[in-house]
Amino acid sequence: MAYWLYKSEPSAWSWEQQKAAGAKGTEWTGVRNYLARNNMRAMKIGDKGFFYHSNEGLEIVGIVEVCALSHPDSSAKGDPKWDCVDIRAVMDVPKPVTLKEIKANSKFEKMALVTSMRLSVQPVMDEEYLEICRLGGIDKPPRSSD
DNA sequence: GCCAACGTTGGC
DNA sequence: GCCAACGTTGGC
Repeated sequence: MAYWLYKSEPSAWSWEQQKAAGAKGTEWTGVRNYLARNNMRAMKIGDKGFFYHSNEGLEIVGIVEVCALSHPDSSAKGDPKWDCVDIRAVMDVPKPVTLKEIKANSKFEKMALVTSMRLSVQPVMDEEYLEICRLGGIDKPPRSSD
């Protein structure tokens, strides 16, 4: 069971656009960082994750899930170094959880969002996932492949 | 818009 | 293989 967090600048690709992409989902292209890529390679179908708005908003706005395993990133022009998964929107976070709240909460002091500020695709611990869902007003958090 | 953090590149 | 220079990310 694993959870993840995906960062996106809303001016480049927003949660609204992700939702509009529907159940088919979209390729999470453009990641050019080895750690982030390795995280995507480790993902399984149905793994849940947060959709985070960087630069503007600075908050977790939605929950997504992996709907295709990692495959060559079509935006990488055949460069075999870069892979990505497909993700699709699962649900809104009714009360978006802000970076400020996360930083102010000692439960999240080890969270990658705090410790590895610049990593664009990062792992989320089970406890962190559940706590953020609670803060976000989600009664029954969708779980990764049970 | 600034700048700190940090990943990547390239000269040696 | 080291490390300085450079580029990018992303919070503020």
